[in-house]
Amino acid sequence: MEKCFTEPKPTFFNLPPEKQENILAAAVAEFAEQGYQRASVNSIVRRLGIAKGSLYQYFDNKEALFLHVFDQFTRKVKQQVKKSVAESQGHDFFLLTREALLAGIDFIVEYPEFFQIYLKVLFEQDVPRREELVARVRLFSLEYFGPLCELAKEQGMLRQDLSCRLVVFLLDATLDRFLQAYAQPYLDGGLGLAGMSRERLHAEIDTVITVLRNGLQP
Amino acid sequence: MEKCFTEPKPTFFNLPPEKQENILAAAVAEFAEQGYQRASVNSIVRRLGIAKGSLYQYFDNKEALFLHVFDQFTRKVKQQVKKSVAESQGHDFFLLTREALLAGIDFIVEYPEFFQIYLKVLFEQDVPRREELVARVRLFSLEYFGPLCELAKEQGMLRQDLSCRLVVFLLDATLDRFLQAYAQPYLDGGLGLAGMSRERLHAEIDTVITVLRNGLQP
DNA sequence: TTTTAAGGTGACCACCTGGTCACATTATGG
DNA sequence: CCATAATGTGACCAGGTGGTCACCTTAAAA
Repeated sequence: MEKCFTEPKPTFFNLPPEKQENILAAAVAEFAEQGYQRASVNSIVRRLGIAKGSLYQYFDNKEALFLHVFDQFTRKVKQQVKKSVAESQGHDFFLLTREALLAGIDFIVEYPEFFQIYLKVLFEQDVPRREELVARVRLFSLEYFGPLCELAKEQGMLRQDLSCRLVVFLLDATLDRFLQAYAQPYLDGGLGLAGMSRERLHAEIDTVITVLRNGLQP
Repeated sequence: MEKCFTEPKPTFFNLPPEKQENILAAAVAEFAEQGYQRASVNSIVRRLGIAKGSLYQYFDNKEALFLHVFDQFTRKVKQQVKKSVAESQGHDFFLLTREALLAGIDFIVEYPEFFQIYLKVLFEQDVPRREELVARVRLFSLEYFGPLCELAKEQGMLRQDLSCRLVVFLLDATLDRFLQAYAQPYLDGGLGLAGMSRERLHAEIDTVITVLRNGLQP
């Protein structure tokens, strides 16, 4: 049985919480700006003003530090999903989709660096356990929309000739791109989502949802 | 006026065409696998079995080599777009969209490494002139769909309350994600586009186009 | 106060990077 | 056959990387 290097060393948890948070913040900032490969341990300790040896007393290596950061990210996602689900009881399928999109926007606003890290992981390679990490996040989407979609189909809210897999794919594609465009302005093809007022943004979202509704309903 | 380092040195074009192609191929492979930053000049010359000094006689630096590679990519894209436009005279808006999607699939099949490079450029930073390069490619999409969309709207094929920018955004999002899922299987959420037979793939495409049609038509 | 353990440090290591340059090799043309 | 120019070469450079470890400081226990 090999050692796994996934978790911080015990010394990390002995640190006063404020210091733990500082370290996490510095690592998050570095990984968000540089991605995994280009992120530099030297740069992280420089940000923190601590010695490199110290950091290696908290984490076995760069990979363990990164995995810890990503763990915190998925924790936040889980939280947000739970909150969103709780708040939107009783909505129909497309209103739920709308809520999911809004929740995504909120997440980006609140944790822009985590979202940057996620985007980098999506398209970088040689990120340790990339597929597992990506899957871990996407699962939220699949697990959320999958059953909802089955239900919606039974209730006749979706065209019967559309497979649920395709519906989920289309929803996921649209929502994901919307969020990516929001976070990376050069992806939005002149739509200007990033600089938009909250009201205009909501209006655009409503239009998108309407298009989806018309496209997917019987 | 600074020097620009964009083009290969004249020595490169003095090389026998076969050698030029070898060099290009090695560079393409390396950039496709590693992205810009992680791509290693050492690795490229190792692939080629030539001395590093030689490569630096053909190109001023890594950046110039990369820009040359990307130039070749945009040339191919331009070609493909032209071909696709020529072949699909007389189709309506949504059939043209279908053609564009098929053309994209063909491109990925024919030049998978170029597409990988493009995806990497999209999400890597500190790629030299990234925004310019991305814009250069996306312009094809905007210039292609923009006017088409205006026309379709005048002809009453699109809901009047949808702005052309939003329509282009939605088309672009769906098509782009479809292509990304095709090239990067872990993005397709279990749809399994990558391993699909050409017929099943076309069937999925037709379904997607139908959804778009229902969503966007009056 | 002394002993012992934990936490903190930064010089150092091997390795890799993009880029250079004095030199060797080859081709050209007089 | 020689002179000249063009092409090819790889040891070398400065600078960066992730990671180590003998040493120092601090704090708690005895």
